[in-house]
Amino acid sequence: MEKYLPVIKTCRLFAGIATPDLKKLLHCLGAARAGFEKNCFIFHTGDAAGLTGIVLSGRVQVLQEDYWGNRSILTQLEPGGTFGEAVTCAEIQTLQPSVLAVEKSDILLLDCNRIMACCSTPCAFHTDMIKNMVRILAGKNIYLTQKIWHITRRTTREKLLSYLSAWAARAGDSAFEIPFNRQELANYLSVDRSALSNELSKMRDENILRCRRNYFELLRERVRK
Amino acid sequence: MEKYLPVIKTCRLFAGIATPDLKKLLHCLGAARAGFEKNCFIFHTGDAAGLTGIVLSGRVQVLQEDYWGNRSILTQLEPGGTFGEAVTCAEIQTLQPSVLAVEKSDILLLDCNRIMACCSTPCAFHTDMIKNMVRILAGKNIYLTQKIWHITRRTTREKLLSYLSAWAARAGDSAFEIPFNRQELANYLSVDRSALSNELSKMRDENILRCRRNYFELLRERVRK
DNA sequence: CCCCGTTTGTTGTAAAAAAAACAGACTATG
DNA sequence: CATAGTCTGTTTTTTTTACAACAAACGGGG
Repeated sequence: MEKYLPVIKTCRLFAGIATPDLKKLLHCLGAARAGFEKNCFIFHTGDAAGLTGIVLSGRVQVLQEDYWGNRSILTQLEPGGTFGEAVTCAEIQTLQPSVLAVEKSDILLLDCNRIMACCSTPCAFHTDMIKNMVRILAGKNIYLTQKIWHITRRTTREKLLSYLSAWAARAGDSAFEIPFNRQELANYLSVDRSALSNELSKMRDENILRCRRNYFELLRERVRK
Repeated sequence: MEKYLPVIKTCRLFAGIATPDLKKLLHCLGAARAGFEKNCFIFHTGDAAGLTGIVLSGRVQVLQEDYWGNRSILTQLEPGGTFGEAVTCAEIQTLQPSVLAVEKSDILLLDCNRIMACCSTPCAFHTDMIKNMVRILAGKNIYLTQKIWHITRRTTREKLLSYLSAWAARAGDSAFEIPFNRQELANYLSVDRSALSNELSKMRDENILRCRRNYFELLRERVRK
């Protein structure tokens, strides 16, 4: 556990909590480490809810899968990211999305019910953690709202431009790298992969962007049609 | 203000807070009432964030609008519902979605920064309110996740069935009423209204459902294809 | 450096959705 | 009860997407 403390300290859930308090807190939350191989599910649709995960290493996707295996990626998490907290805090019984280790990953699992059910002696850092939880949940709300904005665009091109513009804005640069390959990007935007590839080619031909693998560069100020 | 206390007490943000405390709290949060006519925007994309609203009467939609006026409805709120809390709690500067009064509505506006910035003397009910905020935000997360599930279905029919099944499940009955007219439902599911009408007609012909206005009845157990 | 699994791009076809235009039904209101 | 405005359903045309199959490029390991 010790070796992961630097990562754990970057997790927004524990922002502003001193290391000695953090150790107590982790124990109080029943923290346990678990390793997952590449392409293994950490949680699966329909599992009982109750555990919250923190990514210690690797890469993890929160996704929904339909009956035919079509995937819709909700979020991709890097080390320090959390998942499952919404389901726990909303006191829901089963979870709808699945969580997949895209690469070999280490996960810290917390019994998250103990976050809300304050310990008998209300400790200052417990209150801090709940405020952190508010920030995390609010941030995910904004994130989901933006994702909805992307995927409700009418055409594949508009979805792409919406997504890529957001990245350019975040990066503060017209050139940037995205964390998805083509198939994953298609899953994220809920479009067909080949249609997406096709649209990217067309936009490249029209000098709207340059791209290679996960590197993208938007070429000129886009004017709304 | 007094006359709205019964509604305010139903708001999840104030769950478990006694009436005298509630009055103090409202004052502490700078609560102010505002009235809005039908089809007036309460907040508009790009407005400065910082205020959270509680619906006292009427009906309100949180929605996104593109350059051409295409609407995507994120949520519809009844009295007791809250909006704007995520933007405030995430400490974001401007808001992306707009908030529209669909009917003549009364709104309670709170200076929501004061929720997180605890008053100097930490009061018990303030902590309660933050926990309530966690529940609200987590609940909205789940809600948005489900909405994404609906709108990522591939065809209009699948989107409809996904949405209607969820309603049937919530209602615990295969017959139920939805809170949208056709145009609003189309905006919610991000499809063309006439295509939606058309698909409903086909499904009616195929004895999959009965519907009239906002009344729906699913006719037999749907088996996944 | 070659091989093989993976990723990406391309093309053609079939299916589906958007858009537009319109007719009929409904509703509130004077 | 007449009317104007809104809501819903229908049809046709155009645009867009999904699907499938395949070729080319890439990249890591032996």
